[in-house]
Amino acid sequence: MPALNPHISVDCVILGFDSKELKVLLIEREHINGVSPEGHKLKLPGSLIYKNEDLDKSAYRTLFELTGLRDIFLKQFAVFGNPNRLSPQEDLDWLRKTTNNYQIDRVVTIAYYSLIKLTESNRTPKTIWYPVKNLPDLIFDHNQIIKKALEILRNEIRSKPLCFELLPKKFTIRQMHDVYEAILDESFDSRNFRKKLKPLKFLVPLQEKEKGVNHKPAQLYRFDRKLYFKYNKKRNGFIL
Amino acid sequence: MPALNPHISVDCVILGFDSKELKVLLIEREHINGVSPEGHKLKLPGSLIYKNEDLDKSAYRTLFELTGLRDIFLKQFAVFGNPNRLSPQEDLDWLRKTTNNYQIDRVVTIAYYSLIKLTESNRTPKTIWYPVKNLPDLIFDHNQIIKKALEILRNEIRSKPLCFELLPKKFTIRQMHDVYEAILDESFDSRNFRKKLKPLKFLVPLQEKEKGVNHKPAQLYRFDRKLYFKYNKKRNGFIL
DNA sequence: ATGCTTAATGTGATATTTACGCTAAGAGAA
DNA sequence: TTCTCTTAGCGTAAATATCACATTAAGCAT
Repeated sequence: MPALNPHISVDCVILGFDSKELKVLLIEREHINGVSPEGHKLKLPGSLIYKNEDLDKSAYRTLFELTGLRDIFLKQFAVFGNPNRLSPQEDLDWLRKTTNNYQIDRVVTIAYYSLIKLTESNRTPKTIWYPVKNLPDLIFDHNQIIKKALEILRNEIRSKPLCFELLPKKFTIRQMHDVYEAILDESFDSRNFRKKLKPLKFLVPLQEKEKGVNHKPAQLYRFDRKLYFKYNKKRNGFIL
Repeated sequence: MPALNPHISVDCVILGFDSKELKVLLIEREHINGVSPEGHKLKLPGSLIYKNEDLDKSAYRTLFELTGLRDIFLKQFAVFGNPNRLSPQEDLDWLRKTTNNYQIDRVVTIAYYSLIKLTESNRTPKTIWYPVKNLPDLIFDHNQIIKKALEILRNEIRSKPLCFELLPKKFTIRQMHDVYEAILDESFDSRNFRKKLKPLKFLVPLQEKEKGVNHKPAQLYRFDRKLYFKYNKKRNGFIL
């Protein structure tokens, strides 16, 4: 195993949508190196980077090692570098134990976020999915990191094609509608919502309809990433 | 002098507006510790942080030490952590010389930007103000850092009250107009521009007009930060 | 007074937003 | 079959915002 850089870490805020509400991926701090901690606190998946590791790579690696998740996009969104962020003392003690060859004084963490759809395959044994409303007290400044991630997500999703990360390949307008309402915590008139989507050429209707519902089946669409980039070069986005 | 953290640095992209065009603050790399370099490359003001220093504090300190500038807002906007960013070798050699007690392998830098009005008092002996169009080759990945800063600035200035950082306390609509045209590199119809500003209650007209111009003097306004936050809580911004 | 320059308001055509009403299509119950 | 329930999906009218352009106003210089 390569040497760790004792000053820099990555943390991942993985937000999952189970077609109802937004949840965040947490893990138990026990899970690092099997060292048993004093409490039962939860934390974001994250860890120190290796000495010569690219930051993005480190985030992907860490996420995979701690949760088994891979092939999801991760976006760097902020840095947390307050010299006192590794508090309370109890949390710092735990960190020192789990990395006992290194002298840990202060760690600057690069935070990443991602959005995924919550399916059975995401619910690996190590993962705990917690609704973002009413989170428990997490280790270090992880509550604050999640808060910031949500702020940024809510801004970005209005003008960037993030919602398609949360939807199946084939989706209905209704599903898009639900995604926006859940994330922005705001309600939209479904008729006007549809009207806004009408002109978006990158929403391609399929020759296929919803099945197995006890009401009028909805048209299925797919997101065409190429068309998106073609039509959205300038102002870089649509606005909801 | 406190010990440096050899893994983490801050860099500041200070953008200055001289009522005509946008310039960026550069310094000569000679200026650190008086070590003379092989070339004459320019760089952004920035340096390694101290072991136990807050990141934001470090950015303010560095900027002051290298340029004499203080009391300007600085905003963290990105992190650059590619393991190869300290290239070419010549640049890395220079860095090692200027910090000769430390083993420098790879440095993650936290980048900050700011916007100020370019006045005589900003033009200290150490500062070089370079138009952002057509920059020379800078040290390390500093060209890339500036590019990213501009991208983010152009996005943010549309919906956040950044332009007031560039304007005097008392300003005219015309001056605001010029700021937006210079930064976004786009022209706006002055009549429609005014119309957009009309409903903004945080632009407070003063009992005072422009003086000493050989044409109709314009109304002076001030920016009321309190009113801004009061009326812009929700969607957090106006859109230009 | 005359002209020069920029300030500031106005107007009408066109597009977008908003708040609704209404019909359509399928499933399941009676 | 027909009725009912549920969500899909289209339409319409009023209010708002956008865009391209014209005109008048206020000061200085001559």
